[in-house]
Amino acid sequence: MNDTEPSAVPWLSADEQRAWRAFVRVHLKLSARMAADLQSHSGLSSADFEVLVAVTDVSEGRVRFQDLAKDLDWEQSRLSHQIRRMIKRDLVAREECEEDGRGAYVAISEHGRAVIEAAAPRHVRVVRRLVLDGLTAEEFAELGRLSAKLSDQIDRVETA
Amino acid sequence: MNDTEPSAVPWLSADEQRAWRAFVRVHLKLSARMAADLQSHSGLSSADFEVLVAVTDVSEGRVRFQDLAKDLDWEQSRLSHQIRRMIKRDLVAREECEEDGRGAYVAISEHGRAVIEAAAPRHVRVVRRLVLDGLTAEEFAELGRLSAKLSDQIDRVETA
DNA sequence: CGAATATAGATGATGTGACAACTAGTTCGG
DNA sequence: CCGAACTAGTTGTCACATCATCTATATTCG
Repeated sequence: MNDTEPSAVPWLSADEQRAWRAFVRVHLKLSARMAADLQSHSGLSSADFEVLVAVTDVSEGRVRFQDLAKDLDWEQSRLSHQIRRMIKRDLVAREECEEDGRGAYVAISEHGRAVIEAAAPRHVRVVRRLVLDGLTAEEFAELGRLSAKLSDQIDRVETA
Repeated sequence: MNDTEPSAVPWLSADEQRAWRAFVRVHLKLSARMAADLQSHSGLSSADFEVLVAVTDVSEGRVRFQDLAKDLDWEQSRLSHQIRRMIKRDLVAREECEEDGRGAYVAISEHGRAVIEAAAPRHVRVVRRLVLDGLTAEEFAELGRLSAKLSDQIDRVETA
């Protein structure tokens, strides 16, 4: 496994590989756990939850598709499919846009607001138990800092 | 962000929230980027890639479904569907199991081996450019350490 | 042995996500 | 104002994930 040839691309060292795998794994585990908890206790998928949070985040209680897609960093078509499904469950409603005939708003429904308000406290509790309680405040801050740095790096680098 | 209704939902402190969001976001970005790169340059999905890596990782070039599912931490049915699709594309083959009439092996195909060997170097390059190059060695090691610690925490905590 | 039970894996239904093609409304250059 | 280019959002298709259910073989135990 000691491939010290001067090839164009050095493989990862054992330590690097361990770190990389741990990094990948923790996200998979975490998102699986949180999604399962959310689903079983609130009947919401992670996607549902994200949408509801984003829509309730604005005071008007409704957002243009465009803006919502940008907030969530989702493709428009994904959002469109997602909203269609959420409308069927009366979590949000679609409202026509007066200023632009092409446009539309996604608006929180009464039921949707009730659901997200019921779900949020538990969600926070789960985040605390799974993540914050496992690290010191300094470690968690450092994790955030490294994540942000990495995020910038990813935005900066072209891979095409 | 506008906070017209602050009290209904106990959220995280502003710093905690920033860290948490950065942590979640970086995973989403990273997996999206890597999946897109893999797909466009090798014609493989992340799932395909994982399977091929796992199968070529063993010297025999074939693994029992059970063991593979365990390695990948996948549900059996997910693996079954995935392998069916991969067989259709001649990336792997199914081999009967002599010792256990119920069992089966997933075996790497010639074509599958060629594909994964062609894909791997670029994959490593992308990991380096997106992740390793953005952090110092110490930072990366710390990220790995924190990830592992978090992973343990997640395994330890019940959320049911 | 032979019935109950456990195990390996497959399958069908359903919901989700990415991508490309599409429709309809808007803007802009002439 | 008219048509070309642009923009907002929708839709179809296929890959993927989960769940419940199903088949066939193995094992266990009376």
